[in-house]
Amino acid sequence: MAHFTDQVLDVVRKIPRGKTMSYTQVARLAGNAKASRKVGEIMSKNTDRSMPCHRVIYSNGRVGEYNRLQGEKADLLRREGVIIQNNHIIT
DNA sequence: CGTATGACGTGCA
DNA sequence: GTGCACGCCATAC
Repeated sequence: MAHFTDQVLDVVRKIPRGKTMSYTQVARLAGNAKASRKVGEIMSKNTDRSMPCHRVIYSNGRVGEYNRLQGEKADLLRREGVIIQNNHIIT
């Protein structure tokens, strides 16, 4: 497995419940701050349930996309204690 | 090795 | 705040 991809998966897996990280943050911890786009692609192809990909959001505060569960993303985050309004994270 | 691609990011109108 | 164009980078072919 590619080093970068492996790192990204590992980082996302470690995101604590009730917390969120931007694609950029994840990419940076994975070793490439500019590979935010790659993070998204990896998430889209990921199918692991232990992968809280719904905790990964845009750097601008928007929740972003979520193929498998679509609108569920914001709902899941809200369930974990994250305040969301109109698809927007309130920190 | 060159081209195409995508759950992003930033800048500008 | 919204919409559009261009840039970035690892992967797939």
